[in-house]
Amino acid sequence: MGASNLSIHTQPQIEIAAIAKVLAHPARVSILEYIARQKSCICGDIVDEIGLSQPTISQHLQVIRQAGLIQGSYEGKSICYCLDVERFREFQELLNNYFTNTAAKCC
Amino acid sequence: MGASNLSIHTQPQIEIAAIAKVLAHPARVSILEYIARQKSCICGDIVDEIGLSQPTISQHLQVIRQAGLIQGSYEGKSICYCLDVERFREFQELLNNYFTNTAAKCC
DNA sequence: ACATATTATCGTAATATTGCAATATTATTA
DNA sequence: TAATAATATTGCAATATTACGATAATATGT
Repeated sequence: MGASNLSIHTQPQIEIAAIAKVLAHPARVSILEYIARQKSCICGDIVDEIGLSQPTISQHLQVIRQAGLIQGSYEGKSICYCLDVERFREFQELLNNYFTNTAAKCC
Repeated sequence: MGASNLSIHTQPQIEIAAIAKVLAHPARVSILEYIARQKSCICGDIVDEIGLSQPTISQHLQVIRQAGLIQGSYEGKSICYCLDVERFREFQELLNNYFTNTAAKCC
């Protein structure tokens, strides 16, 4: 098949995996860092910065956006993307809790 | 192409993505939880627990093992997998630092 | 050493991800 | 409203991931 059978996993496990997946590509790690560093920035800049084509960056941005980590709004003729710090911290906390709770149960 | 061009990303970015990738599937999230919970356990048990075939579990275990998160040794006729807590904590810290440092630079 | 139980590997199929060129869409501004 | 600049979407190709049946490899215990 190849399709993962999600029904056999718990909701928290699926959520952790979904969060991890957003960070599971260097380009997205890089994009998030860049957006945070610039406070806010436009997509064209990201293309110059990361070294991937505009459609590819746009695709990665969509993954990040759908995860709720960034929000975009028009600023002049460009779209200004900004990190949703609250959601970002939520990701951090959920992952951190997973690690802590899992390790706590171990030997 | 489809192949990701790693040369355009920094080593830390690649490392974060690699770490996240291990957790980017519910089965691996689940397996890690289970191994930690059982202190140590055998693969057959995992197959019963997760609900995937033995080869599939073995494949996921390989990903986790290659990341250094678990170590296996024969115990009777089974292999006893154990969480490498130190490495696990290292993963936690690296991800945590990524989040903290990134958010710190933001608005 | 041999039989056994357990785990790893191989082969294969289906799906997902990644990447870019070409094109469409969108909001702004004249 | 039309032209413009910027981003999103589409279409397609290549690679990666996931899954499982069949088989090979491994260590144990007799």
